[in-house]
Amino acid sequence: MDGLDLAFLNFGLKTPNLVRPKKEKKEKKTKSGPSKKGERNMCENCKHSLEEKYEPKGFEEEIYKNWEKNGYFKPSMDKTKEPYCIMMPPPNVTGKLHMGHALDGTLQDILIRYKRMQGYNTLWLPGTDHSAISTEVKIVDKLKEEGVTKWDLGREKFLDRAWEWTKEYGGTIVNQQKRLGCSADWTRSRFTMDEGLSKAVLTVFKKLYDKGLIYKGKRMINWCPCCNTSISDAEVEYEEEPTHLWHIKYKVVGEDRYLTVATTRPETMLGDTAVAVHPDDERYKDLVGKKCILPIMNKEIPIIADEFVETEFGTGCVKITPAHDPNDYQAGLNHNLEIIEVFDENFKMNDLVPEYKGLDMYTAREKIVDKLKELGNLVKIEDYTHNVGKHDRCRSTIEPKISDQWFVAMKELAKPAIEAVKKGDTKFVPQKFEKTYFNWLNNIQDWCISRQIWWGHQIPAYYCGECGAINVEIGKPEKCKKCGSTNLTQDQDTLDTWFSSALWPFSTLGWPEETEDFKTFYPTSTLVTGYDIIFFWVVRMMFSALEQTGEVPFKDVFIHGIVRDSQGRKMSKSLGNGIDPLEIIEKYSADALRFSLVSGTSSGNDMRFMPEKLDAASNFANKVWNAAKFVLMNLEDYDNDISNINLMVEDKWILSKLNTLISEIKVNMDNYDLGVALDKIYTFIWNEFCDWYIEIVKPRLYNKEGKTRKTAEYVLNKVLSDSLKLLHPFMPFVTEKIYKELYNNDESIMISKYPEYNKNLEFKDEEAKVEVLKEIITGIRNVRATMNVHPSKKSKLIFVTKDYEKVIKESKEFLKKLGFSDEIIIQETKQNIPQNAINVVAKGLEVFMPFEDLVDIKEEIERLEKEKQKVIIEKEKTDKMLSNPGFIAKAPASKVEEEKAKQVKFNEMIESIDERLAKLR
RNA sequence: GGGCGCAUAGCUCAGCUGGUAGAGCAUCUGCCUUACAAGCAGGAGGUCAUAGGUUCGAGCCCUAUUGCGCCCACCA
Repeated sequence: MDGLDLAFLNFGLKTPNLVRPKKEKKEKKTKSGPSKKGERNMCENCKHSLEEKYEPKGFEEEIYKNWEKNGYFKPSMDKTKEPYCIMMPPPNVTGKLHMGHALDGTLQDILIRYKRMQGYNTLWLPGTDHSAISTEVKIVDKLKEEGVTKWDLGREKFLDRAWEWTKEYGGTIVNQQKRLGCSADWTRSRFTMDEGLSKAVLTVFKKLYDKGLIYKGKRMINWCPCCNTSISDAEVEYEEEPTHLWHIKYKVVGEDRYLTVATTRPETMLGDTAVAVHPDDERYKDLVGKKCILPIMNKEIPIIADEFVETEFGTGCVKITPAHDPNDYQAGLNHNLEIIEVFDENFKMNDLVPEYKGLDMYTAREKIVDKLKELGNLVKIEDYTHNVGKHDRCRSTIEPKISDQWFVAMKELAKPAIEAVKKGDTKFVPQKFEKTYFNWLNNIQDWCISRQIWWGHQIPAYYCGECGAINVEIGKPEKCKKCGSTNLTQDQDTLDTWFSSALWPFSTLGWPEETEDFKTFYPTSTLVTGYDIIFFWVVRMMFSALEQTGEVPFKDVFIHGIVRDSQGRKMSKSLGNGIDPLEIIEKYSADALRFSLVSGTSSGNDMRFMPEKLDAASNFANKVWNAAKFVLMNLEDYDNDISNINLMVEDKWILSKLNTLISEIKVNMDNYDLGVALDKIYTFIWNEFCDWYIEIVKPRLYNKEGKTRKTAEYVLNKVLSDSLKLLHPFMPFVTEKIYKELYNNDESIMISKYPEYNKNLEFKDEEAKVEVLKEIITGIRNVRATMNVHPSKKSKLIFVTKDYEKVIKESKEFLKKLGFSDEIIIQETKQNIPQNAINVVAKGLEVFMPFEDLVDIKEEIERLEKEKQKVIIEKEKTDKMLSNPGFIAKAPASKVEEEKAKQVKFNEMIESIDERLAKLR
């Protein structure tokens, strides 16, 4: 060694004479009995306990339990370390893990494991959401099976049932997340309905109410007739549906004229209080201010003018039903129209017309259309497709309804949320989603937060039975603030689930108390979530956090797409195309699933779930497994004495490559380019370490007397260890399993130190030299393959070189092995090269393989000509660049140098090929 | 109506601040070489949707066009 600091080769081993950690011998066998494949097969020579094949079934769960038992998931709470915190988006408490969760969880786990290994004080806080409506619906359905309604049961008993249900199914998804490998701190797990979070919810409600940002009022809201509750705008999804456009004529009062309106909702005409036209519409201008007669009701209603009417659409006349349409409602407000409801609270017709009373909407529609036909008021029926609002939970058609509800006033709250992202306090990855975010916040409407269901946080508003005052308090007040009466009743409604989710980043840390966790981890570091819930959740967390804590809830928002099926369709229950992550884990492994969800993907884009990718993933795991087996098999006399280390050129090459990889991976990981990072690790392990380094080093390992054997062992252990560490965040289980067998003093790879770039491990010269040798070897293999030479047929290798003499001498053994050679000769000139030899050219190096009877001179000339053509094509590109004055003048000097070097190399190569051709001819 | 995105090998997708187009799968040829046939070695396969522009240089930046997708919005 040239006085090189070798400390980097010492793995921070505490004991000079390292003993491989003791294995607990396990007699336990799998239930299915010892299969031929899965049999525990201890290697007698080297005593490692890696089974013959990669069989993840047995060990993933065991490893996970061990991690959890040892408390590795908890933050270190080391004050000297920088905190890093992720809040897990809480899944539905009674839900099951689907592919979206699996992706979300995998990404978060990768980030948290990476940061943890880097020494951050890391907290990944998990939890679940009470999912108000969907849970309530499930329980109502269950009661229905028992023949009971929730009203029969009463609120208190109903809530008991809901809690029971929550407890019964609450553990499922958590256990599934554990199977995936999620290293969240389960001891800090929270639930949106638990005591602390409920307190946070009530606190926020009161604060916003006192500030006037929460108000109660009669507004037109979205009503779900199936769930019997109001819902927010965000919970409505629009779907195209075929329907009809009914044209109905209304007689103008005092004239022999009719106005024809077009409507998709003829049944609501009973509640019409006007007909509207556009103020500039020449056809109807003169009618504005007059009246027409509403058929069936036989009632005079005004003809009004309003800008919102499109002259192009339908007949240009719109019937106005302020009680049942958001537009009409607005028009009604603008023109001071009467609001007449046609439905009762159960969406049956009310008694405006006794004959229709109690009918459902569709029956009423038929009857009314029939009646209009009979009266001669129905002009025509057109086919028409329109957008219908559906409740995202139950897919029922939403009814616009005027109702007394609680709202959050959004305009003021939105401003700081927009500002924070503009200033960069919170960044979106990828950045394009900031546009989506701004777009939503700029057009935001007040948020309807009250729900007419029981499962959730009951609104902390108490109505005075005496004076009617509203008292908003965190706990039930003793008496009315206004009149002192004790006759107080709490509002029966509950809050939108997202109201509590919006507080998740701080409520889970103990807010409003100033807890240690809150002080340490807030604001949190990264939020990981799908673009589909930016509106529901990210936006609401942003403005809630800014309002309540004065800080952004997280610094980065890492957005991912949707996992689709192999045909690119959304996975859904109705299509039955969902893939169960647990089945995948069972069939392959959690590691394989994770790999397949990350490899070859980029953030924010949807991905198709291709089952073939799972094979690639387990093949890779198996490859790592086998490489590890090989390494372990050859580390039998590994010791920790680094004084005898003598790094060979290939050692320096792989160490240098690894070092470069380490620095690149850091950049990729820090930029959330997880797919890129994983693919680089994959390529390094498979195509550099396994395909080259292991093969190169074999002769050294097999020569028991060799002086460089121990060095090879060191490097193998070092490179494999570091590679496993880089891979660990992505494939935690197989890396842990193997790492435990290697030489180190770490209890577990997940708390080991993440590899860092080390300047002492940069060997640019050796790196370049080995790359040239690889080129030569590939050239030799190529020639042999095209000539169909059997591997058993060895040949002499004559190296002609000046620069590489030393390197080739040092590398003789592996060059023989990888170059199918039995003898290596090095010479400076091309003297005495046999006529029937084949040559391979690289920069500064040429190799000749004499084949006595194998070489057909004609064929060889042809081959060389082809070879020359290839080089010429490459050379022409370089020549073209270098002959361009603009390039010389404007391109960076390093780029120009690079091209010049290439030109020299190509010229050399062409020259030797020409020489060779001349000799052969 | 407004906004956003995508188009790269047969398939599914990567491609960071512009500098010789990559992976997995599939395919072709030869290998059971004592870590690995879930493997090894060697190949073939791309006018980076189209047309312009900026630049010494464009898959990448700009403009337009075509095709597909998504989100938002009150067209009854």
